[in-house]
Amino acid sequence: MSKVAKIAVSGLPFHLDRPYDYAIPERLEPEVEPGRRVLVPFTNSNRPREGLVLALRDESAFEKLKPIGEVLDAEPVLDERLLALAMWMRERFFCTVYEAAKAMLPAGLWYSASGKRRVTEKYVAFASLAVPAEEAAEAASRKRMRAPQQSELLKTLCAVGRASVPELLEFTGAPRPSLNALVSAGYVELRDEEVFRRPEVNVEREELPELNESQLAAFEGINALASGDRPAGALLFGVTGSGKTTIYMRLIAAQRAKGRGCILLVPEIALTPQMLRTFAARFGDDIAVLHSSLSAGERYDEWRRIKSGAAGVVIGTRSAVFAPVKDLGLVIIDEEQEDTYKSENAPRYHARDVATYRCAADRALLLLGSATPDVESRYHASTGRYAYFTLPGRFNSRALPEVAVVDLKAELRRGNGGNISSLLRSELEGNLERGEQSILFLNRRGANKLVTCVECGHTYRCPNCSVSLTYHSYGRKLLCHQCGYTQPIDPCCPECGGAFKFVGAGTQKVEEELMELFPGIEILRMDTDTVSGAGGHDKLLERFRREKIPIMVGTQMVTKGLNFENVTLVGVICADQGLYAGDYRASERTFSLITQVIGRSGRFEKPGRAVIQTYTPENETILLSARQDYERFYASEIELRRLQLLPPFTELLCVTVSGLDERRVLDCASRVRAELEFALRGVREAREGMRVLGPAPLAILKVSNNYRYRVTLCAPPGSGMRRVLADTVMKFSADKRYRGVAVYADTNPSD
DNA sequence: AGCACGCCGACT
DNA sequence: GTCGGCGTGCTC
Repeated sequence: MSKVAKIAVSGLPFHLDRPYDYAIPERLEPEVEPGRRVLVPFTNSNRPREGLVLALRDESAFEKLKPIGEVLDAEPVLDERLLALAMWMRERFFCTVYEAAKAMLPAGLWYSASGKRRVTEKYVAFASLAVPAEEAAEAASRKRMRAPQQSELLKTLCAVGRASVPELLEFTGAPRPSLNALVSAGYVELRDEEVFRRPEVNVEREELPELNESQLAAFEGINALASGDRPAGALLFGVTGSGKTTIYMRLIAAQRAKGRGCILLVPEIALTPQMLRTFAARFGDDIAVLHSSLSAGERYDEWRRIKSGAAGVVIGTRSAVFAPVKDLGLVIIDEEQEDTYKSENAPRYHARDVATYRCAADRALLLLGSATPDVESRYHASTGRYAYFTLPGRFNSRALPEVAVVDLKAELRRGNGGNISSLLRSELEGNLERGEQSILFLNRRGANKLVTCVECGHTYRCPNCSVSLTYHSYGRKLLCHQCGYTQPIDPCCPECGGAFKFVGAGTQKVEEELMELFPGIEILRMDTDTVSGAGGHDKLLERFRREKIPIMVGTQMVTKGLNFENVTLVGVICADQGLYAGDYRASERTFSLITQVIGRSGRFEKPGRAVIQTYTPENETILLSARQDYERFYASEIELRRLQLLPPFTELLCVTVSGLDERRVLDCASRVRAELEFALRGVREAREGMRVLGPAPLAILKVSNNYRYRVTLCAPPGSGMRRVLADTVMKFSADKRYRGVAVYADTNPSD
C-alpha cells in the first residue's frame, strides 16, 4: 500500500518547483492517484494550495510529511502520457510542472479568479415510455377526449420513442403538468441525461473531395509515412489554393479508418471559419473544436468528448496540441510559420515542439503545412529530418496574380504624400468600373496617428510604457497599444498651446483617404476595433461577400484564409512595416505576410493583380515576395542565418529580467551576463557560435511600468546549454539581493 | 513567489 | 495602548 504521493504544487516560482512528498490519509487512499488534483497545505500558510498527483510511493526521504487535505477530481484529468509531457515541458520551456498542466486543461476545470464556481456538467431530462408501445397507444386514444394534451404526448413518444423534455413540450405544445400526470400514472418515465454543449455548426454532410494528380501523390507519400513503423515529420509546401486542406482531410480520414485520433492546429480559429465548416461537413460529430472564443462550458464539454473518445478529430488553436486524443496518429500544423503557435507567457511553449514530443511518444506523424514555411522547418526538410512534399501551382492551375512594386519615395517626389499611389489609384478605379472587389492591407491598428505639436514638437507618451500614444479619431482619444491606457486629447498642445499635426497612417486614415478619392463608394474597414464592435469577423466578411462592397481595408486579419471569388486586386499600403524591426525573423515574417496578401487575389476565374507599395523597392525580401519566389527567398535567408550564426544553426537561449527599478534590472541583467559567460568558459569545447549578447532592452523597454532587459546565449542546438540557462534562472530568482526583479528563461522568443 | 511572524512608528 | 509598515525566513 502506498502511503506517499509525489505532488506538483501550484503557485511556485521556477526555482522551488520539484515534486513534494505528502502523506495519504487512510480515508483518501482509494481516491489519490496520478493525474488527479488535490488540495495540500504548503509552508505556514493557512490557505491550502492546489496540487497535482504525479506518482505514488511507499516511502519518503522526508521525516515529517503533511497530509493531503482533499481530492478535487473524481477521476484523473491527465493520463500518464500528458503527465510525462508536463514534466518534459518543465525542462524544455523553463516553466513549473503545474503551469504546464494548467495549459493542458480547459479553464472550466478551475475555480475562476473572480471566485465563480467551476463549470459543471449539464443535464437535461429525457422522457420515454414506461409501458409497452401498444399499451401507450391504447391509453392515448382513450385519453383523446378527456385529456387531449396527454394523448398528444403519448402519441409523440410512441412515434419517436424518447425525447428531451424541453423539445417534447415544444413540439406537442403540451404544458408540463400534463407530462407530470403521465409520469405519476406510470406511462412515462423521466431520466436526467448529460448533454454536451457544442458550438453550433450548420452544414450539410458532404463526401470527401477528389484529389488531383499532384495532390494524390503528396497524399500517398505522406500517408505512407504515417503508416510506417517510426513516422517522423513531414513538411508540405503548397501555395494558397493548391489544395493542402483537401490533403489534410484525406489524411485524417485515413487515420480515423484505423481508429487513430488526429489534431489539426490552425493559427487562429476566427480566421478559418470556412475550413471549420468544410471539416464539419465531412466529419460531423467526430470533430471537436477548441479555441478561446468558446464559452467555458463549451470548451469543457468539447474536452470531455475528446477524452472519452466520442470525438476523434480535434481542430483548434495553439493549446489544442494538448488535447487528450485517444491513440494519437497524426498532428497537422497548418501555416506552421505563424507566431501564434508560440506562447508569450508561461508556459512559454511552441506548439510545434510539443507536437514533436507527442508524436514521438505516440508513434504518430507530424505534418507541417505552409505556403511560406518557417526557415527553420524548410532547413530541416533539406537535411532530411522532415520528409518534404510540394504541391505545384494553384488548384485548377489558376495563374498567380500579376504583381507591381511601387516606389513610395518617387511618389513623394512627384508630390503625392498620401497612402494611395497613382498606380494603386488607377487599379482601384479599374476595379470599380468592372464591379470587381479590392482588398487593401495595412499592418497597423486604428488611425494609429502619432500626435505632435507643430510648434514645440511635443508628443504624448504612455505613462506606463515606453511607447507613444496613438490617436483614434473614433472617440477622439489617445490609446496605448501596449497596456491599453487611454486619455482624451487636448484641444491644443498642453506644453505651448500650439496646434497638433497627425502623422503616420492607419486603417482609419487610409479609409478616410479612400473616401476622398472615391466619393460615394462604400468601404469596409476591418481591424480589431470594427471586428469587436460590429458583431465580429465572420459577419463583416459575410457582408463583404454578399453586398459586394467594392473596397475592404484591413490589418493582419485580411491576409489569412479569405476566399472571395470577386476579389481581383490587393494592395499592400506599406510593405516596410515591420521589415526593419530589428529581430532576426523580420524578413521571414514580411515575406510570409506579403505572400499571403497576394494570395487573396484572383482565386477563381478572373485573373488577379497586386500592388506592393514600399519606400525600399530594392529590398530583396520585397522583390522576392512580389515574385512569389519562396525558394529563392529561403536560399538567401538560410545563407544569412548560417553566416550570422542564427537559428537553425544556433538556439537563442534568453534570460529576461524585468522590474520597476531600471537600475536594479540592468544590474541584475549584467550579472546574468557575467554568469553565462563564466558558464561558457567552463564548456570544454566552446564550439563556434557560442556567445553571450546583451543586456539589451526589449523592443518595447517598459510595459506597465516594468523595465525589461534581455541577455541572450547563442549556442548550437542540443549543446546542453539549456541546463545552464535553467540553473542561472534558479540562482538569480532565489537570490535575495535581486528581490523586486523577475527573471525568466525562454528560447527563440518572438518579441 | 506568497505568506506568516515579528519588531518599531503615528493614530482613533 | 494597537494598527500596520515591510524586513526575514520557509516551503514535503
